[in-house]
Amino acid sequence: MEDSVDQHVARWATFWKDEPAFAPEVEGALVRMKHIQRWIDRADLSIFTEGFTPQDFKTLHVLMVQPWPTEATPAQLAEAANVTRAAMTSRLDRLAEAGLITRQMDGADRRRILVRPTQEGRKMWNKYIFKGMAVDQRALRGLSVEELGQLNGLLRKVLLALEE
Amino acid sequence: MEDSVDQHVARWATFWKDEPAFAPEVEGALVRMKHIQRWIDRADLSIFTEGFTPQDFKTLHVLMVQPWPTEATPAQLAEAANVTRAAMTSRLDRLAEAGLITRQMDGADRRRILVRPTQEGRKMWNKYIFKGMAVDQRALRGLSVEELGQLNGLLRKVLLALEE
DNA sequence: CGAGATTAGTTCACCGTCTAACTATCCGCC
DNA sequence: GGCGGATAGTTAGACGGTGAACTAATCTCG
Repeated sequence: MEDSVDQHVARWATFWKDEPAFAPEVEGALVRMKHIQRWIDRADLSIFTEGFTPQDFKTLHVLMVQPWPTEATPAQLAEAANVTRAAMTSRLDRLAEAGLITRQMDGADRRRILVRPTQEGRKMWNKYIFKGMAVDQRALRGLSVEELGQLNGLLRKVLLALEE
Repeated sequence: MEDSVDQHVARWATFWKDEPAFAPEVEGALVRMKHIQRWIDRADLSIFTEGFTPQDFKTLHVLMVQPWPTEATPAQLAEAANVTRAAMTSRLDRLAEAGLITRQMDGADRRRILVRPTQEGRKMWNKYIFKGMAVDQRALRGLSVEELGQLNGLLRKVLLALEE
């Protein structure tokens, strides 16, 4: 059974039929991962409505799953969300505006600011976290539990090589 | 052997230890794919210099691998590059400015514009295409040829389920 | 103790993308 | 033939991100 990427790769393969540097299986795997990622992004987008964006959720999320219970500095959140601190500043502005987080100066180090979710913020996170997990599970619904294990085994190998 | 995602997932697992909706293997696989993707993005970024950006390359690339030899409309390119036509307009502006493509009105349908790479553009594409493939192969260097086949098999299953 | 280096957060200017209008051209149908 | 609706490309305005400059607080060490 062929998926759309097989055709794509097949075309490239004839294109580069004399080119040993082209590795169809590498390109195939990466293109497939990208497709999965895009599918999820689109599905996530359709979940969030009424001015609460995926970025807002991501920010709230990294705050909620902090190693230390739901209290973090903007720098830590920026790191966890993979954006610059400048971007985090504007994200936190919006969340504070919406009443989902509070910003409080750290007494011990008055440069730092402690961000905490409000009751509202926790509620918002709870409202969406399970929807997000459902999307993720739908994305991989093509695999059995055993196959999921195999997939993780292979991906783990890839990451271990990258993390050296 | 554990990778960084294992720890991440383990923390979540204790966090949601009573929550059956949380599927560690699903989250693990998706987070790992994201990590690989980010690694590649960073590596790609370091390849492109001197004002020629990954976006420029991507645009040039979808033009070069068009089904029909190196001639396409902006709309087709936008579709292939997954951006809006508006974004493609500004991308093409830059490429034309740099002398890498030409824009010519289609005589048969005077709304359409045919985009073609210049000699310079082809050269630029050739210069970077192999570097890009090298990055991709380094990203997956942790897998043997056989494992690459298995990985594609699993991902193909995922995509087939999504493409229904 | 105090001057210089470092760090946290914010502000600023710029860039690339998006959505939504807008212009020009083509097609279908009476 | 010509009018209404579709289609191709561009333009305009807003948004979110980046990197660099800036402010305030803290640390380091002579």
